[in-house]
Amino acid sequence: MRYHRDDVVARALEVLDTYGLGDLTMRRLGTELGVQPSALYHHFATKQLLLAAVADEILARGPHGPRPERWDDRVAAVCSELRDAVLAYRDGAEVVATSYSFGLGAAAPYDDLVASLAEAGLDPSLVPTAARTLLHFVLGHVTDEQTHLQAGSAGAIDGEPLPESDFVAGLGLVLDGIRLRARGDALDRSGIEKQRS
Amino acid sequence: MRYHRDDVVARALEVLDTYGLGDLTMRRLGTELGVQPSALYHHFATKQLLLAAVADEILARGPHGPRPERWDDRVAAVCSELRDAVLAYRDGAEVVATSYSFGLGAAAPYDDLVASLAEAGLDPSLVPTAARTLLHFVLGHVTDEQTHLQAGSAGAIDGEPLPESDFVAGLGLVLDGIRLRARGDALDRSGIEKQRS
DNA sequence: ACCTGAACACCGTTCAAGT
DNA sequence: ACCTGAACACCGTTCAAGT
Repeated sequence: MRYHRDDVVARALEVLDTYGLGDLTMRRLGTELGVQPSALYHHFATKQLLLAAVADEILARGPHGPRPERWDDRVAAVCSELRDAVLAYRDGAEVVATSYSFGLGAAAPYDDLVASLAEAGLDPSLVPTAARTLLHFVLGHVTDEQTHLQAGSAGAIDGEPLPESDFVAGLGLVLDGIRLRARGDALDRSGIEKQRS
Repeated sequence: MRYHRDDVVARALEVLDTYGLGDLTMRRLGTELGVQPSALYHHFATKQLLLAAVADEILARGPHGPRPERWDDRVAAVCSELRDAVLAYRDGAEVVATSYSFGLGAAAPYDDLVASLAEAGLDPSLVPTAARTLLHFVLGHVTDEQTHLQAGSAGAIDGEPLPESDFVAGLGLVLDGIRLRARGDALDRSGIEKQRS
C-alpha cells in the first residue's frame, strides 16, 4: 500500500487518540501503516514536523462557529473553540502547545486573536502581547485539564476533573484586563482607575 | 566515588545548563558522574522524579527578595522571581513547566500566589483559578522567551529576543483582571463596570 | 514518488550480584 | 547504602537500493 502525507497524519491522529503521545513513535506509526519506519521520512523530514502537522489537523478538525461581531465576544469564541479542538483528542493540548512553542504550528488561533484584538482600540504594541497572553492561558489551562483528568503516571495528583466554569472564569480575568485597556484605562496598584489623558 | 541525592541533582543541573534538556539523559548523567546509569535508580525511582527534583532546585536557587506588603505587589514579585529563577538555567522554563503539569514539583510558587490572593478580597472560589492563570501566563511566557532565544532546531522561527517590558505588560493585563474582582467589580461585555450589589 | 532493509547511535529501566 | 554488569525492549534518523 502506498500513502500520501494526509494518510500518515490521519493515522497518526488515530494512534495519538487511542494510545497517547508516548506511544506515538515513528516505529509504531510505521507498524500501524504496515510500512517501515524509514518510509515515513519520505513524507516528513523529522518527527517534530509530523507532530506539527498533527497539531494543525487537530485545529482544523475543531469547531468553527460563526464569528461574533463584537471583538471581545470574538476573542472569547476563538479561545473556546481552541479549547474544544484540543480536548477532542487525547494529549491534544500537549501536541498543540509543543508545536506552538517551537513556532511550527498553531499559527491560526494566534492570527485570529491578533485580528480581533486589532479592532479593540488597544495600543497597537499591546496586541501581540495580549494575543500571546490569551494563548498561554488557554494552552496551559487545557494541558492541566487533560493531565489531571487521566491521572495514571507515577506520583500524579488525582485532582477533581476541573469544572467547565473554571475555564470561563480564568478567561474572564484575562479578558477584563484587556477590556480595561481597550477603554484606554488601566488600574494603578491600588485598583483605582487612571483615565487616559 | 559515592554520591548522595543532592550531588546527583547538582550535577544534573550542570548538565542541563551546559548541554540542554535534550542531552540530560540518565546515561549521560551517569557518565558525567563516573557511574553506571543504573546507579541513579538508587536515588530516583524514575527520570521524571529526578527532573522534578531539578525543577525544585532551580526554584530554590532563584531570587528570594523581601515580600511587599500589598497583595498585588506581592503577586507581581512572586511572578517576577519565578521568571528570574527559570531564566537562570538553560531550558529551565520547560523543566519547571513539565514538572508542574505533572503535579510533581513547583508547588511553592502556587502556594505563594494562593496565600497572596487570599488577602485580595476575592471570592474565595476564584483564588485557585487566579493563581493557576498567573502560573500559566508566567510559564508560557518564559518558555516562549527561552525557545525563541535559542532558535536552532529545524524550522524554528528566529524572532527577536522579546523585550523585558513584554513580560511586565502581559502580567499587568492579568493582574488588572484580578484587581477588578478584588474591588468586587467585573466588566460586562461592553467594558462597563457592574458594581457589586 | 514511495518504499525496503539494514545499520548507527542512542534511550529508560530492571535485576541479580557485589562492597 | 550505594554501585556494577548485563540485559530487555525500545527510540529517531540515515542511506543505498529497489519499483
